[in-house]
Amino acid sequence: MIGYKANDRKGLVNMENRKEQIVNIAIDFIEKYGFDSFSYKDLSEAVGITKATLHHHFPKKEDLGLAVCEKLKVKAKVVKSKIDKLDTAQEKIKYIFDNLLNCAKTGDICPISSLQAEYNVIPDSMKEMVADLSEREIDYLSEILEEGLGEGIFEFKGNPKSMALMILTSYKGAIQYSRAMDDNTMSTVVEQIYNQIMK
Amino acid sequence: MIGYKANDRKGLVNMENRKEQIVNIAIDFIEKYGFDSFSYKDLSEAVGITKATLHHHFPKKEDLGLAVCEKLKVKAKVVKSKIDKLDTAQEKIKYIFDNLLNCAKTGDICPISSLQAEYNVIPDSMKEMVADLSEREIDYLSEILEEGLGEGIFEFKGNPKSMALMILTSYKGAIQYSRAMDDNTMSTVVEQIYNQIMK
DNA sequence: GTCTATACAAAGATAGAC
DNA sequence: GTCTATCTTTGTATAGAC
Repeated sequence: MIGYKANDRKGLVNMENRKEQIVNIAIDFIEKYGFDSFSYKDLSEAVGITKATLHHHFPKKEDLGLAVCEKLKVKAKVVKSKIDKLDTAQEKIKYIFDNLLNCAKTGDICPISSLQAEYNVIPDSMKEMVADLSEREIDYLSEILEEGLGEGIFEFKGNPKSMALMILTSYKGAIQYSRAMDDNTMSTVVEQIYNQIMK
Repeated sequence: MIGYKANDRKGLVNMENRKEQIVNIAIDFIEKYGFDSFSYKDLSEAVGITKATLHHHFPKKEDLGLAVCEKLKVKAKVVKSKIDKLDTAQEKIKYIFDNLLNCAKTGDICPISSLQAEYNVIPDSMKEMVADLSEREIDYLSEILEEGLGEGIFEFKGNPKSMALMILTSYKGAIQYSRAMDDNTMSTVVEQIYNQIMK
């Protein structure tokens, strides 16, 4: 049983519609507790509607899970398009790292990491989407690293794909570690990663 | 609901006693599904006893969880004492990395990572132990890195503690990623980490 | 779209017999 | 130490009214 009210959530100023609101709060729950560890009862209380109404919008929890994955995909695209507008790999990587550190402030873990951790207990339909999301993250970071090598601002051992993989796994792992460790764990790791790639 | 039989488990040749057997299979479940996602029913079927008997040994699931953490602590000490017997940091790091790659073959995630991911839903008593286990891992790897710097076989940017943090977070994150990605994800990351520290 | 009421299965836990 | 039986609470889900 989890206590959590809709009003706790920041950034829900422009409440689009109920379905979106439900998905957003579900993502919060996944980041905090994991997909398997929150119930429709928890969610209904957080949204401020009944369980029955939740089931009206998302008949099965799997339906909700899929909507969450779709939303994560959209969110990733939004971030990507913002970064694409930046001119240099230098600016791009700065944007990404600032963003990473910012995400970690809440003590919540990345929703994709959370779903990876529960990979063996989520429905197959969700597994596919989690796999897709995971792959896209790596590929995109890899591109930026390659760009930065071309610009001559990065320098590191190994190829961009391997480095992208190491960076993301480290970052995601760090968020989890920092839950059980002191607050500066995240910044230490992000700085250390930064050290590894900068000329 | 999870289907899993006791005989599936390798390495349970010397079944010490029932309590130990239960804890061992519980660790398997945590690695595969997470603490919250397996039930006493699942566990009882895997062990081959009834739920009531499980409750006899571990009245509450929290009791079982604590026993699991204790066991993980013992296991960590056993590995540590093996590594301590090795002469050089070179041998030690090789042992660790071989071990890391080996662990990852099963597709199960590190039990500590699993418990970190569920940090907000496990009992407080378990949180303390998970925090302790997390810290010890980092400190120990940090010592070895420092030793290797002294021997002149390692070379990297940043201090040993930061590097230890980056390595472990990356490794743990990689195990989770590799669930959703192809099989060579793990070896790519481990090799990349290795590249970062070797002279 | 939202509610009340209800069904049904699963999960955690206990009592008491052997 | 193990069992059967039972209890309670929770989780998922549906039916039907407004």
